Amino acid sequence: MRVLLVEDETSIASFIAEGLEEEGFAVDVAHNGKEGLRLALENLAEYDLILLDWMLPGASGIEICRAIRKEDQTVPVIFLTAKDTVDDVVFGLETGANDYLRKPFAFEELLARMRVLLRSSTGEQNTFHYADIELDLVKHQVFKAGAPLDLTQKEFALLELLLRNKGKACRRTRIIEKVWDIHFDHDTAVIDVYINFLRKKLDTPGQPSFIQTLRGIGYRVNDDA
Amino acid sequence: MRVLLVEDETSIASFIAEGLEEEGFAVDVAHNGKEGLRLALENLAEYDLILLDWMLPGASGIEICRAIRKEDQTVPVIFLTAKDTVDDVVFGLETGANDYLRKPFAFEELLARMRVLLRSSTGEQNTFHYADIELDLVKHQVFKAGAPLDLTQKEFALLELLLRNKGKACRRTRIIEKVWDIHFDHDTAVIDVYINFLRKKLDTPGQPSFIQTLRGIGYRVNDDA
DNA sequence: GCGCAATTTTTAGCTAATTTTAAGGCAGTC
DNA sequence: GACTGCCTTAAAATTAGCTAAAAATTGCGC
Repeated sequence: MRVLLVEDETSIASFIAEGLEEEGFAVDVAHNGKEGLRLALENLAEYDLILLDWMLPGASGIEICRAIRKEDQTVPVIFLTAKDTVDDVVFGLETGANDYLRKPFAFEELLARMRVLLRSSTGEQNTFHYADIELDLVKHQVFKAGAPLDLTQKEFALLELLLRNKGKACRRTRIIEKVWDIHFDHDTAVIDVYINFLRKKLDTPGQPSFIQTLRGIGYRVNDDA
Repeated sequence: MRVLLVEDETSIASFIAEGLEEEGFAVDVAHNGKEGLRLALENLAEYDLILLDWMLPGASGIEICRAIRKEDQTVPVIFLTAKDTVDDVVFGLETGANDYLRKPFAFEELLARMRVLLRSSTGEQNTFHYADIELDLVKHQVFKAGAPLDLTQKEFALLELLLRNKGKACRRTRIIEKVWDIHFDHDTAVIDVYINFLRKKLDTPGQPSFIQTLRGIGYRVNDDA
């Protein structure tokens, strides 16, 4: 996870940067608005999240935020600021920011809010389940009726895709792109084989499979359990 | 846009509900935790956003939030609360909430934060319906009176075309081009057969068919339902 | 670097679902 | 009432996906 922090007060900047680095984030720091703007626009695709000070020499946080939103509507942006009137909050959020922290704030609160935004921007979530099947991303393990089960990497990735999209149809092209990273047209039966693996390991005997086949389309794990 | 508001103080509840209704939201209000939990779980798919008071008689906002997150990881949840220590904020966000407002808050700020969250969760139109028939593009599934129904690829594509053009005539040549990708003149009865399949699967017995035959032209699903 | 085990991919026959064709009957239009 | 276009059903043709087994590849310990 890579974060851009734009903050002119060096003491605050290094406090945040160090804290985040301890948490495993890669942090780029800009100490004024101009530099922040440059970094943001140059490497926009690189950043998973952007922290912006409101008052900055060079270019204000609002200007940077607007410039970012022109290019990318999805990267989460959090304002860090001493300003605290309601109008400013509203203005900040309307500008395209996703959240807003009033200084002084506790580092833990910043972390928690970052995690929420990262979770939702990447659709990140720790566990997925269907009926008695549970997939845990953190432990990188799957459970069937509470019992741990060993899946191979590909099996795990395929199951993750299906469960992340519970209720939605997963098209074959999407599956082959996401799990196998094959982007050109390719007629292969690997998907079928792996669906078969998952069914063998995870279906309850005597029951219909937890994976629906959508003939000509792909597969779907139903919504209702 | 439909919102569930769980708030026990009636004055606050009606202030928020009225304000949101003025903004065009449909608001359901629950005045205690139990009712909130019931409404949330019963109609979860209905709500585009959920507002939860932290301290509630019956079941706390946290409990409700956890229960919601078990079922649905995507619907945005905002906490409204008087609690304001950092730990509580962190706890609330870790519980799976997307945002947090400290009372008293300005109504404008609530609106702004709601809009941020809704922006990310709304997409383009992906369902079409006629009477009790619903076609869901994302799930790639059709429902008749709420019951899921499996259509084959061609059936699905034909129904999609008809429903996308509800009220308009679909000429046979257009159908054969869009669904069968046949662009030259071709006399085939395949359309008739598939119209028949759809009627068999989706018509309500004793009622006229939901697909009108336009003799010499093609077919049409009427506008008025 | 080698050998073994686990994983991944390919292959191919098989099966079942879908799609298409065909044909006789019915209905609307002139 | 005859012609045309549509309905309905059944059967044939086609296709997609299932499964098992073999082949290829990768990863790991020595």
